[in-house]
Amino acid sequence: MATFQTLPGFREFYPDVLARRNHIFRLWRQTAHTFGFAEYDAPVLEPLELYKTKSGDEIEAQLFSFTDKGGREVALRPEMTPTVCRLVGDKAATLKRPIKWFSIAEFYRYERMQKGRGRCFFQFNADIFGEPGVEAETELIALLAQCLCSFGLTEHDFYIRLSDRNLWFYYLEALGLDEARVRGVLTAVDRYEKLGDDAFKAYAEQFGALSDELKGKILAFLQVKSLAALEATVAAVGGDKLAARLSDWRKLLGNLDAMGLSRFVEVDLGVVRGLAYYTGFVFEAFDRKGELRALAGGGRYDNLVGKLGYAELPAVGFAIGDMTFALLLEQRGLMPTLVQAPDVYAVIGGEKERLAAFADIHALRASGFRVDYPMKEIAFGKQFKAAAESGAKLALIYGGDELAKGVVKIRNLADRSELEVPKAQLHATVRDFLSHD
RNA sequence: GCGGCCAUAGCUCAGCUGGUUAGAGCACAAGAUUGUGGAUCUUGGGGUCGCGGGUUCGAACCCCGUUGGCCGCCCCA
Repeated sequence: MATFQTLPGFREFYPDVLARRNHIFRLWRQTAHTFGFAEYDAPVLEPLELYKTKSGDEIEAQLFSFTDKGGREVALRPEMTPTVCRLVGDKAATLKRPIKWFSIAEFYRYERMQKGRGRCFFQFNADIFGEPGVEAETELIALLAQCLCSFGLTEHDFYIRLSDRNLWFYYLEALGLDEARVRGVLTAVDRYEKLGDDAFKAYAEQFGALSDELKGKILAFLQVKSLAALEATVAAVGGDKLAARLSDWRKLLGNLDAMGLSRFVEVDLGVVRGLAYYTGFVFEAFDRKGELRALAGGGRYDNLVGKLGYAELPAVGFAIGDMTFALLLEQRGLMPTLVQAPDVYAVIGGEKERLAAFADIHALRASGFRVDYPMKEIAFGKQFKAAAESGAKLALIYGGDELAKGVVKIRNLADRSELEVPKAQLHATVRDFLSHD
């Protein structure tokens, strides 16, 4: 057999697998609509420069990029954020605020395969543009939680870690660090969970070792796990900026509490989300057991629209990836078994009966019922077996006897009861049965 | 980019220290069965043993390479 392999990291969706994907997308989409978000889509292929401008030249190593026949440097999209910034930036002057948008789209990254990570994947992306206050974060964190809860996940299955890059900035500034050193420390903070003390090695090489006192203050901040602890730590340092920022925290946590979402949200300054375009609150969702990679991540990026050449526009957004999410649902037994079953299955005697059946089959389909029948002439016994296996609720029997009498025999496949109805009443009878079921 | 493990039918696997024509279960299809069910029985289609090379009288098995997969590191927008 000649074989063409699927490219590494790419996925093929056979019907049963696609059914699961569709189920996830359907609930995400439905949830976003209940929050008043509007759906958009955009090109899969973009100018390479779009991603270099946002993330730097090194990003190219992780992209599916090439030169097209017109000599353009292009890349398959690895994320939605720059694209949606362009969409919004182009029309910012005419869009009603706040701009609440979402998309469900496929992305491509040239990376090594791992559990929960492939070279192609889908993300649900939601963003709010034009709202500088914590109302935007409130709305997005609530949407994120609901996107997971819609599937039956609870606070025992996942949680959202909330942090703040501004707060880190103000805190480290107050401790006397300049901007370059602050970035160095944030990189270390990001890695601290994995590497422990080694996370500070890179910083020490660049700027010299931190004093014990300074490091102690950084570690204390990193380990803050509640608003109370945060207030206490900040009070020890003082400063107007920090105090003002704390009131944002109180407001955001108060909003989330009022929505009943406190049980999902944990203050955790250990999250700073690696690369640099985030400018304020950042958050990540994880499974409670800690067995999987992040389910979702997001934060505020007030400078990005401006950086891409448009008028400055505040923004907050997050994304949920489909792979880790599907793993979690399967682990928790929350992935339903989805079968595409017909409503009715026709059992057909011979050629004459088949022609009689076709009229009914097509009419029922035209009214929206799902109808299937065997394409070949096969024994009745086999047809009943096929009818049962198809998952249909009803079998319609077209045999010589029924044809002669001008009736159709309807068999309830669940309780095996049968009744004969005149052909004229078939549609109404099927409709009644299926609507009561 | 780096490391560990793995690769036999559509799926799960067996295949003895290297020895005739590579097996089983499940799944699929046909028949028993020209009017009533997920059963049973019979039969069948399916494999260049991931690919290439080497060792050997002889390789699914041993050696080298390669491709792909799983897991981890780096990265994670």
